Amino acid sequence: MASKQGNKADIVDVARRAGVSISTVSRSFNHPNLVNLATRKKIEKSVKALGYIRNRAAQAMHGRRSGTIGLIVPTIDHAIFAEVIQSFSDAVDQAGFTLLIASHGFDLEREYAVLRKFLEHRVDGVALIGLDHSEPTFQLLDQQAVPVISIWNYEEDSRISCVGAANNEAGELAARHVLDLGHRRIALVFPKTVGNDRARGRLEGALTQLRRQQAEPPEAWTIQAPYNIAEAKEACGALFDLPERPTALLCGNDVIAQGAIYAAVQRGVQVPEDLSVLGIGDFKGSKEMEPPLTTIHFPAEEIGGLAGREMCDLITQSEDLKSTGHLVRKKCQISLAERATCLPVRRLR
Amino acid sequence: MASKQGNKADIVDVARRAGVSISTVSRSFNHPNLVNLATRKKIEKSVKALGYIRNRAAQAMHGRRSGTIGLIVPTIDHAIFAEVIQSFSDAVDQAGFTLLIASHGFDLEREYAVLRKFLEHRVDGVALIGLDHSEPTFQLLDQQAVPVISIWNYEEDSRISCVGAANNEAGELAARHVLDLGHRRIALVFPKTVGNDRARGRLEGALTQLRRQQAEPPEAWTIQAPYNIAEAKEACGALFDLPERPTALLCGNDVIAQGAIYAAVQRGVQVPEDLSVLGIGDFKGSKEMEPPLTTIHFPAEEIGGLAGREMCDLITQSEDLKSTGHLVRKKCQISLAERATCLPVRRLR
DNA sequence: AATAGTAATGCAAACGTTTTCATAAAATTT
DNA sequence: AAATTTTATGAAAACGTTTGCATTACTATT
Repeated sequence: MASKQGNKADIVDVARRAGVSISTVSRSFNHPNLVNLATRKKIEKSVKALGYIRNRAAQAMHGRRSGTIGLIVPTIDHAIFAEVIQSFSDAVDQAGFTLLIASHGFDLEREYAVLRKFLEHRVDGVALIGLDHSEPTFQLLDQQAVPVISIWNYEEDSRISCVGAANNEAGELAARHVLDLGHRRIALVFPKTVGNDRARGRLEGALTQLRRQQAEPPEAWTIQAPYNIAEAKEACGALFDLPERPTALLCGNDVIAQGAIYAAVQRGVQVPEDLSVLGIGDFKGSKEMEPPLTTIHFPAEEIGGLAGREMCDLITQSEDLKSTGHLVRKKCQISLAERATCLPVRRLR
Repeated sequence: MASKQGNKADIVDVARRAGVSISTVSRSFNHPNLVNLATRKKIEKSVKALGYIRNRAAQAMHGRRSGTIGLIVPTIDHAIFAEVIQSFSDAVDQAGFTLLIASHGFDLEREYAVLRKFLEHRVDGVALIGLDHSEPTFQLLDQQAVPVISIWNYEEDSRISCVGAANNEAGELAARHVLDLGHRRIALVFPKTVGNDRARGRLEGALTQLRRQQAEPPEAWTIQAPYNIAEAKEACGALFDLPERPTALLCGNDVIAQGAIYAAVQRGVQVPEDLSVLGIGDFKGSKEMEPPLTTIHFPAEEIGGLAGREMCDLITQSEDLKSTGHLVRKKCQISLAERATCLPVRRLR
């Protein structure tokens, strides 16, 4: 009955029903103070009656912002990313933006493709995880001059704005802790570092610190494990079966640490009495494990929230055409979460 | 130099540079077979040179689809939602859609607000978690006639299309298993059920089955615990301190089960020797716990993937204006994952 | 060689908004 | 009471595309 067929209501329909022009209707949404209260009421009534919903796509065409922010992550299904995504989402939501999310499964070519797709949708800004991206990605970002921010990693010479923690510091802090506890026979269990700047930074930091104190582990004691409790357990099991056992295990992340502890339990190696285990990341649940995991805490929620707010700021600024070019970098503090899986080294048997 | 100032390239710019009309450019994107190969090449070159990126917003204005799907979840930061989101995302991605995600923090009014926002962006379809939604939400969905699908729960008389598992069946299956093992003194630990149809379904299913076999737990043995290991641990601790202890614990989800096990360990109660613990959900990590958790497996990945594909189908169909009105419902099979936390009941001491 | 098809292109009218400019009416000042 | 300012509105031109229709230039068909 109202308007054309089953089709949705138009701003024209709203205007007609309210007996005003479309300009007035549009104004009543965007600059309500410019339109008479009575008229506004009429329009409102018409909107309600017609079930009218504004069309952002049409708005976006006027050089106005689309009101969307694109977030590209390696995967959503990771304790740590999920947390950061959630807080980022909350932050941009609060500022009225809508979030587009896509994952690339750790494939930088797919990341590039997703970025293009997002740009087609004219996102007002783009957020990426980490600082490892393909050259075409950087170039596209640059060329399109879209506000961009990297989440999770901090680097003082980053190519794009970033909000995050310094992974190498995390590695250093971790190494320092076990060294402080008197350990010298320290093994390293880390994920693959290619295309994973987080793991790389942590490993480098740890190694730097260990070398500094002449405690670099032998070849056989630096092993690789995937991000996966079961496989980590297996990888660590092999380590424990070696003739000589380390007194401390420094793990690249809490998942690996968890696997390591299980592997130890399985072999009757007591944690922390016989073996200290240190994680990095402080994943949800690490605190509640038995025994609670000693680890390096990353303030995921803080990082996500800060990044979200920073992203919104970047967008608003870029509209004002102010500050072009200069990057913003925020370093979030990591900290040692001392719990129950590390003990001072025991006298050698 | 090229075109106007720092502004981004236009389809007009592309056309001018390629020496053709904008219609031809547009056609070369949308119906390449209608334009001469040589012309297409020229256009392609022009696109590259100008760094042109198509504007979906402008396309969307032509009644074309926006190419976006909106997914509204209670929270992203949940092992189980993260998994389902990931597989849903992968599925719609594969079909070329872009995903909008928002979370409402279990607040159905915010859910409604997010839905409105998504509709403003003219999403081609909407996916919701669960079947509990506010009346305005249902009405809006109905009125706007937007393809919609509910993920995670299956109900044969659902008000909207759904892809998921039957929570009451999960509860029943769980109860049946502990009963089959000979347990009769069974305690229930569940999350709050208001506004949480998942928990409600499971609890009802479990109770039904227990009653059916005259094993309904006493008041004191059906307790509430939040979705949180630490608090669940505490809640269960209180249960264990009661004079009489159950022989089996049926938990509303794996997080609670994990907390329960920790609470037991803390008190020297052996799982599964002294106490069987059964979870529901089969979260990532449940398999790798020590001891591995016996639980009801929910095929999260399957549900998400199926829902994603179904969503895309719904959108394509609705465009063909075919099948209006009829809902699609898909039930995904749950199953018992027998691991190490349940044993046949021991003779009473 | 005339005719009918087909292929390739351009013109111009949509699409649903916002916004600039012009105008009319009302309120304020002189 | 005239002149000025303010307030409220409408007409029409954008915005960046797609697409129906018209036109031109070929390619087959007779």
